[in-house]
Amino acid sequence: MDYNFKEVENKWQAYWRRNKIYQVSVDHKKPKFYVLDMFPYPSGAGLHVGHPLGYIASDIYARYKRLKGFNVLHPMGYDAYGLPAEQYAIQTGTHPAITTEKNISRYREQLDKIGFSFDWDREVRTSDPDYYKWTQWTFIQLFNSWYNLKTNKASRIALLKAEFALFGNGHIKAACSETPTFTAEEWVDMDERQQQQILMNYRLAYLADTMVNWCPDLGTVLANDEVSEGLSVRGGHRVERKSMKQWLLRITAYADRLLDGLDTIDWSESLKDIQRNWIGRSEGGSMLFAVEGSTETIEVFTTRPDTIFGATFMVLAPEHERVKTLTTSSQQAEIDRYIQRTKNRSERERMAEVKKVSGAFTGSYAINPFNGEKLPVWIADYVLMGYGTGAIMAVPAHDSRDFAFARHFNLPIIQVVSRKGESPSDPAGWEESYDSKEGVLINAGFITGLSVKEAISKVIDAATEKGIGTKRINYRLRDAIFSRQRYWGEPFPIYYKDGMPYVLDEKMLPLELPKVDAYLPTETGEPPLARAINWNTAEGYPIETNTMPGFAGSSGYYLRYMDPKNKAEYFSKEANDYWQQVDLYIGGAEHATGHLIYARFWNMFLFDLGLACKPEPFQKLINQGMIQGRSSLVYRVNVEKMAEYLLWEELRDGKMGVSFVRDFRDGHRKFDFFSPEARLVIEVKRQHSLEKLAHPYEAYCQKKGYKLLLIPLRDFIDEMDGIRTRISDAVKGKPVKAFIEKESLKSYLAFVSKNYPGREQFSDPLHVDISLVHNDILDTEAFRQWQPHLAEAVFILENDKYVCGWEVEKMSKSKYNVQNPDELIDRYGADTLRMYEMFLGPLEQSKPWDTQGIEGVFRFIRKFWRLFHNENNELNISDDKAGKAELKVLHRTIRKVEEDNERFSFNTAVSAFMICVNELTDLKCNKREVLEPLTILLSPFAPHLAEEMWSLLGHFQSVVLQSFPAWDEEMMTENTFSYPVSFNGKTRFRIELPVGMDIKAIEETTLATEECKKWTEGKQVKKIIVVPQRIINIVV
RNA sequence: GCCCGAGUGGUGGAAUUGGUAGACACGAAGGACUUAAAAUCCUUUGGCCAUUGCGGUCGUGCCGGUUCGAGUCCGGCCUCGGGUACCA
Repeated sequence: MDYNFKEVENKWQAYWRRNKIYQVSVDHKKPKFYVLDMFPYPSGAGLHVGHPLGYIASDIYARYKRLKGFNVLHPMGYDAYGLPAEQYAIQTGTHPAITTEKNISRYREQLDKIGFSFDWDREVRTSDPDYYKWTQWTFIQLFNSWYNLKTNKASRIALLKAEFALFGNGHIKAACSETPTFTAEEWVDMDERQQQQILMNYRLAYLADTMVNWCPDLGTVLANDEVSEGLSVRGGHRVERKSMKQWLLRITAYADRLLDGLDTIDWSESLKDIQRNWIGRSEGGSMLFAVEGSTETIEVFTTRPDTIFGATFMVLAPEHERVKTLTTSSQQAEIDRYIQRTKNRSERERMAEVKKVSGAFTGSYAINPFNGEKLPVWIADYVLMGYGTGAIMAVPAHDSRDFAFARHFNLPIIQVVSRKGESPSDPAGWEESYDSKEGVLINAGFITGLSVKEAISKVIDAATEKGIGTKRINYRLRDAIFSRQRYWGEPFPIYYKDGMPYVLDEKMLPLELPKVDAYLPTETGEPPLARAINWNTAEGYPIETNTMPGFAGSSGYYLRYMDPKNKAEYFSKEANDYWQQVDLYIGGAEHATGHLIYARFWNMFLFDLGLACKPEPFQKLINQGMIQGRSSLVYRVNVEKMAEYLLWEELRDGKMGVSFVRDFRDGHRKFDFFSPEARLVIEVKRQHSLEKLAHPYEAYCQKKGYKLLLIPLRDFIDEMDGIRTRISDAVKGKPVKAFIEKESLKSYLAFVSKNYPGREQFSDPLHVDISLVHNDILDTEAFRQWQPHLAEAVFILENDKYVCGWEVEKMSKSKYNVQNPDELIDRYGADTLRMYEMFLGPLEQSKPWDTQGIEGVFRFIRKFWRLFHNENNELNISDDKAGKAELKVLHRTIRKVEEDNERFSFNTAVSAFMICVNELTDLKCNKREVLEPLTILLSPFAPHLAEEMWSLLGHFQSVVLQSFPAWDEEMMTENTFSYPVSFNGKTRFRIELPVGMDIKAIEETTLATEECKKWTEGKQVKKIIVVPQRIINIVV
């Protein structure tokens, strides 16, 4: 054994822990750098190789920054609340805290083995009262705040109350729910309860009746980002729309700032796009339509006011409150039927029927304010109550949904926009609506001839003047539902007095999660906390029984890491001023519309309060790609099919010298194969069937004068050559026994190697555990022992090997393709795992996990070790001065690795190390002058090996505490450059020229060479392009 | 449907600003060392043609363009992956 990674890795992990090497504290002498991984949820399954990918990258970067002289904050903790532990509690009665604790220790054990540089003294857990105290505290601040649109930031509710008492709410501009205007007198006259109800409309954390995503199977509501395609993201349970009283966070108040903030942060464009789409800002106008024969009006939101002359009908959402009053008696039955139908559909059904056009006519007509046209008012569920005003003016000519609706119900279509140079056409002949983003208005009254852009503002201006419309901005983003009907989450610091919610005094925090006798809802359908005994304040007021959602605790955890032990504050001003914000955040893109929006909102709110010093929490963010599984496949043989296939391959096209037919009928008998020339019958069956058939068949064939061969199926597996010999002998007329008594094969469970001819014809793929397969070769013995029914399996090999097929798919237990890092660490060590995960490819790209290449990294690690040792594995380091070639290798590597680290290109950095060690090995370099800086350089990637080598080099201080070596341009400069010479862009030969040579001289020297003459022969040189130290291109 | 991202050898990938396509690694084939195995080392390895050597030719999903020169830029298309979905 040359390099004993097990011993070395254990030794240094213990050393780091004992000496708290990774502990950091505020140090104003050094610049700070904050590297953070996304908060993991410790699931029962533990880590698979996909999880640590991001952790390894951030760890390398954190270690690199440390060597570069930064004071690096690199903490880790756990998002410990979560559904799986609670579901387990419901099933087994085990308290989720116990399950969570167990999972965390398993996680920690796995993390420790990989050699991360986390400062574990800063660990936080969302379920720890010392931590969730501050989650609850922040909720109180949200409750006590409102959003002032004049200052564009959050402000205290107390100030708002003072304003109300002095001036009423008329002049207040707030992000709030719909609230009637009142005067100061009216405010003062209101009783406590009425005042509280008004204030609720303003609070950033507020209680309201809302349509929620109710998941009956999980017994709780879910946020929009926890639902995908009408199913819960976790577990895939069905979700219904239901109206319930819920806590909400007024995140919509921050929509614009969340959008604008994206321009100030260094995230991938695709991630920013996802957030932009999710926030979904659209500018347009709102417009009031009068209703014929009524004083009522309908307000619509539109992004295209310019198309108002093309509006031919209106559509309201079925839940729209005006539907009742607008429906005429003759239409009542139809409207009722439609509303009933849409109500009973689940979210998923509704989505599945998107393509189906449906709706009902109310009987009323609205009036187009610009041309007085009557517009029939319909209801349809393609208009959503939750967006805009829940009503639209339908412009079928220029909107695909309106178009489909108009076609279905035979409503008129009028074109009002035409692209430049195109003449309008008859909409009756259209197959789809006309795209009108660019163009000129036609048939459009006072805006005819204007461009779309001009017309939009002209119509808004005209509507404003008439007092029937305004410019308006709408967002797709909804307020975040913050209640969960669950046990395992933060309790709300809320109690109820006269049915109105009040916050607990901050001194009462943390409000600890109570004990309950079961983790299920009560019989009356209340959340599990309703089971808690004495869940009241000291005064006897009942405490809120909902708990907070998963994103509550993870929205501000990165701030707590700055000052995790603080008893008096969320975090101290000093700590926040120093650490400021996360400089590098690494995690998966799946959090784009959840955690990453909520955390930004949370942080902006704390910024408004003056607590966080930066508005954005995560300055730079990298999404590591997903690691997909690489499944291995074996091919189970259908033996009958295989035998017929293989035999036919032998017999067809006269290969045996005579022709055969398949499925030959002779009277009422049928034989598998028959050769009329050789008068030979061949029958293929299982051994025991042949035993029964042997006598009657032999008798029959004797009578007919046929020769007979009965071939058992097992021969196709182990006696293929024997079959060939028997048939060819029979064809040649040699005497061959029709039937040979044999022991029957017990199992017909056969597996055929991937490249066996005809395999596709007679086998089916089957997943096999990847631990039984190495480099696509199946360990057949291990396979037999894998599952009891495989014990008798037989294999059809190629080149004495069983080659498996493979497929890239999601890593999952059922596909037997989950790679657990512990196994790899056991076999190759943590340093190899770390480097291999990086070597796999660019950090942000998704890639399949495949252990095939890991040997290469393992070899590199041992090769690095051998640089320091002689053939007898004795330490052998020279103090001689390094030669020019050696220094060149070193300095080139330093530069490359530094550049690659800076741009997070760790895969190419690993390559650079390999090239370096290959070259130094060739140079037989064992000079301290080279190996010392190289060891530091390598330490972020392979910290254990580096630490060991560093101590073998005679140092007593950890390599972690050293400085990153500097590279020297001069060490790398060459005097000559080998130019590729190309003709019309095709490289033909190379020429070695001095670096400083001027272009003229280069041209002349090149043209004078023999090789050049060969290529220019008979042609005229038109032009020569010389790019110094790059290429020479000759145009002929 | 819409919005992103990606297509390079048998495989993972490299080519950072338009300048030698295939670095590095795996796998495969052949060889050395060894009683043998492991480990290690050496040679070959994009396709086709030629092969005694020199070499020739095509080639970065497809079609076209810009350029002395395109994996890289532009236009059109195809395939795969991610996000989102009656958002007016």
